[in-house]
Amino acid sequence: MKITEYNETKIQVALDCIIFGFDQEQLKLLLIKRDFEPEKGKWSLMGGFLKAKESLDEAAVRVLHSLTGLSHVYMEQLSAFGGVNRDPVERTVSIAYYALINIQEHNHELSNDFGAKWFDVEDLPHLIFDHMDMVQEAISRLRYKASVKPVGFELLPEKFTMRQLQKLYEAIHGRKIDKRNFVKKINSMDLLIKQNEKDKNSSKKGSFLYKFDKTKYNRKSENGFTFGI
Amino acid sequence: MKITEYNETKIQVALDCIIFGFDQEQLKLLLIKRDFEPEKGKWSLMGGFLKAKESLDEAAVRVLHSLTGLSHVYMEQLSAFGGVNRDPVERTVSIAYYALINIQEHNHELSNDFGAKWFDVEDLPHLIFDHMDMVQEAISRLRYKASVKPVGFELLPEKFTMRQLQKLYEAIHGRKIDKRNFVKKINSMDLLIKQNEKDKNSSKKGSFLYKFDKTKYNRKSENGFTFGI
DNA sequence: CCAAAAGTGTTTATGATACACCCATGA
DNA sequence: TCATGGGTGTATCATAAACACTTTTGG
Repeated sequence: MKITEYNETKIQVALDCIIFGFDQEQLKLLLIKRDFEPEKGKWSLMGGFLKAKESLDEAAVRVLHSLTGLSHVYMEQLSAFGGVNRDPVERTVSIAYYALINIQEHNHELSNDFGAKWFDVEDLPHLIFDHMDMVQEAISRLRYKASVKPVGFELLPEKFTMRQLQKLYEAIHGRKIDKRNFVKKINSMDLLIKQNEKDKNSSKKGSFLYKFDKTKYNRKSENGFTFGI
Repeated sequence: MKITEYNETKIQVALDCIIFGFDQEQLKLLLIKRDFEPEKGKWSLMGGFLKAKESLDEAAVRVLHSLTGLSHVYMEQLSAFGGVNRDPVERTVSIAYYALINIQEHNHELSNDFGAKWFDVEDLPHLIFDHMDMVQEAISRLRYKASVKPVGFELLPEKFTMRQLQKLYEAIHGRKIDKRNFVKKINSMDLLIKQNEKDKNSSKKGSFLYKFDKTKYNRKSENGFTFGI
């Protein structure tokens, strides 16, 4: 069979967002209690439908904003999910996106009008449709991405301690890391700016705060440097 | 804005296949001369539209088969492309897939009724729409995938020489590899079965043929082994 | 003064890279 | 016999991993 003309089958296209956060100990996902049928009252990813005049990326940003109030966050497409019966009501192809949120600095935007709640990724409730598959794929993508690009910083406050950074990577990869080796590795990349302040929340001694130097990272990237943790 | 009900905007969903082959020297892409408007007569990826009762994966297999005659080949989803004006005729979201073809063993299936032609990836013609973006993404995905999973073997005949395997990886990664180091690395994974035959096409001495041992790979994978080149 | 987390170097092991010669064969 | 590609090992270098003690300070 040859395709010789445009065909008339149109399908509903949805977007679903896997929203990651980090609470200084664990990787978290932001889920919402679905308030329409089917599966009303069940936990779900943030989702919505694609409109005729917006790109997928624009739609993902809109959906995220409309359901959480969040904007200006890191988002990236994961992939498309298109099983025939994934949505029992109507054939729907869903494009999954994942977002990385700095919980501390965005929590005020995140009004709880929406019934959204953070869950530990290790302890998720039952999710509707194929959302758990999306989550699995998102975690595996995040693991890869965070090890080759500095996206992890999106999950931290602007200023963070070495210990927070290490705990973040431990949470993402699901294993302990030796702190001396970790600090050595981070320092060898020379991408952090040490602040003259300490965070005293986690110890009496206090630990130095750092910022990620994005400008330096971009400059180094152009010269063949590749991030790696 | 809260989403409270299913919405009526439906959109045409397409599939496009980036088909990789390897001719013992270069990575190739199979392209087709588009025989319908718009852009009739221009080179294009293999594409088609999603039907109501097939999954994305099924549709990709069908599209590939209908345009090339190929079946039972390695295929994997890349991602969705959804710019508003990517198709000038009608709003279309396209899900890109890439396929890995063993040219030698599939060339007989690949009837040339379809006007398909192999192009060197380093020397592609102008492609319609955003197909070049899809190709770029596919190459970069293939580089990653081939370095962490044994998908490269999909591009080779069942029996192949070390030299062919090396040239394949050189083509995928776009750089020369030292043959002693390459052989050492391959042998250290212990995944190939040396045949008692030689391929005499490329030299008078002839070079030994090998098969990839998929069973052994699966067994080792279950025990924590990870492929890596 | 002591509990709790911060900070810091060295040694060892492993894997990556660089490098050159002999072999087999058909023409 | 010689031109062509096939096959092989060792030494060096770089990165990763293992590992333990001292410092600071608020309570």
